[in-house]
Amino acid sequence: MTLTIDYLQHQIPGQFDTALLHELAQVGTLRIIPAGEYLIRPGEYVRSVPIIIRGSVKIMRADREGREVLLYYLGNQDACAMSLTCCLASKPSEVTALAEEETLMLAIPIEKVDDWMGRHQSWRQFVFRTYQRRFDDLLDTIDEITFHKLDERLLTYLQKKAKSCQCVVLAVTHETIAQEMATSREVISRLLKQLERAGHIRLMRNKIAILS
Amino acid sequence: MTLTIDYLQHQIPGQFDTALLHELAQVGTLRIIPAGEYLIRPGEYVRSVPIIIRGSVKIMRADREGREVLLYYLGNQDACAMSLTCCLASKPSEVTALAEEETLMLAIPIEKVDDWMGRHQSWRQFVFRTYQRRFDDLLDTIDEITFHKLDERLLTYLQKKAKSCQCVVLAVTHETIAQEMATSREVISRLLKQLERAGHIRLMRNKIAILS
DNA sequence: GGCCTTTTGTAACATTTATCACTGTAGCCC
DNA sequence: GGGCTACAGTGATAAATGTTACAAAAGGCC
Repeated sequence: MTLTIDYLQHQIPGQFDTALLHELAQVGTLRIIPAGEYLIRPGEYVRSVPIIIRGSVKIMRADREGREVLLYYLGNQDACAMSLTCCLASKPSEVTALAEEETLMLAIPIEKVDDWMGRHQSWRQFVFRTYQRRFDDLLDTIDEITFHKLDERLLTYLQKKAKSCQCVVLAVTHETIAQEMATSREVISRLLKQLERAGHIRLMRNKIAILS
Repeated sequence: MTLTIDYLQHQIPGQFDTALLHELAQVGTLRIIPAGEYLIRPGEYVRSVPIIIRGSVKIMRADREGREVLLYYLGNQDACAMSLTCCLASKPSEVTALAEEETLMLAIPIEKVDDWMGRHQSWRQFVFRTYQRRFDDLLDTIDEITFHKLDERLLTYLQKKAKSCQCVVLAVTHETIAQEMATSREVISRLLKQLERAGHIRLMRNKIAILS
C-alpha cells in the first residue's frame, strides 16, 4: 500500500508538520492487526514504533506465574511509550501488547525515531506527549490498584473498556476480566452480580451492558 | 556558587559531551535541599528539572483522602521524568517529591530542556534513559502491588530503602512505613514482628536493622 | 432432541488485610 | 523523679479477597 501525505494528514491530523509528513509517508508502513493478535510479548525486541490509527490495543504486565494486569489501552493516534524506550535502549519489551479489535497502525522504523528527534520539533512534541500520557495512564492504574477496592475497580474497568471500544455492551467473559485484574473468576462473578443488583450493569452470557 | 565544567564532569561523569557541559555550567544552578523538604507537591508547577548529584529523593503518589504510596526513589545522577513531562507540557505535578536526606541537585531551567533536545545528542540520550528508568520503576511498583502480599512487599520496601540510603539500619517509624505503603500502622507493626521472628530484620525504637 | 463444552452462579470456607481498643515503654522536659 | 508524648505490641473482631467444590444454564453440534 502506498502512503500519501493527504492520507496521513487526514488520519493523524494536526500532529506533524509537512516536512515530517513527507518522511513519514516514505518510511512508514501501514499494518492491519487482526483482533486477538499479539503485537509484542515480554522478552521480544521492538522492531518498529506503532501509531494507532484505528482500533484498540491493550497493554498488559505479566508476572512469572502467568498472572496479568491491564495497564492501559492505546487508541486513537496513540503511540506506545514502551516501544519508544525499548527501541532507543535496544531492550526487550517489559509488557504484552494485544489487539483488542482489528487495528490499523502506522509502523515507524526504529532508526528514524532518534533521527527525527534532532530534526523535527513536531516529532519531539509528539514523543513527549506520548510519554506524558503513558505516565499519566500508569499513575492512574497505580491509583486504582492501591486506593480502591475491587468492586469500584471493576466498575471503572468496565467503563474504561466501554469507552475504549465505544460501545455500551461489552463482549467479555468473567474469566477474561479476572485475568486482566489479576484475580479469580469467582470473585469477579460475585462482584458483577453485586453491580447488577445495584443497577450499574446488566449481565448476559458473554456480554455485559453498562447502564451508568 | 560558580559551576565549572570540571566539577560537572566529575559529578556527572560520562553522560554529557563537552559542548553540553559548557551550557550546563552556564545555566544550571546547584541547590542543596535539606532532609525532609518538599521539592514539589501535587498541583504545583515545575520550574526546573533536577538532576540529583548526591542524596535521595522520594517520589510519592497521593489520593484525595491524604493516603500515599511510594513510587520510587531518585538517587545518583537520576533525573525526574515527571518534571520533564510536566515542564514540557506546562502541566502541574501529579506527584510529591520529598528529600529523604540532604540532597544536592543540579537544577536545569525548563526552557533549555526542549532547546537541547534539538541540539545535543547526549542530552536526548540522557532524557530517554531517564524516561526508560522511571517507566521501569513504575512497572516494578505495579508488580509489587498487584502480585505480592504485604509481608513480601514490606521486606522489599525495607531492602530498597536500605539500598537507596546505603545503610543497614533504617531510621523510620512504623507509622511512616504504613503511610508509604498505603496501609495502617498496626498492620505494619504486626508484619515487622513477623519478619523479625523470621530473622530478616531486627527491631529497635525508631530504627530497623536489615539482616538479609 | 440429546450430548458436550463453555460460561456463569453460589455456598462454604480460608486467608489476608483493616479497624478498634487497649497496654506498655522509651525518651524528653520540667 | 513525675508527667507527657510519640512509638510500639497485641488481642479481638470485621471486612475484603481468595479458594474449593459443585450445580445450573446456554449454546453449538451431531
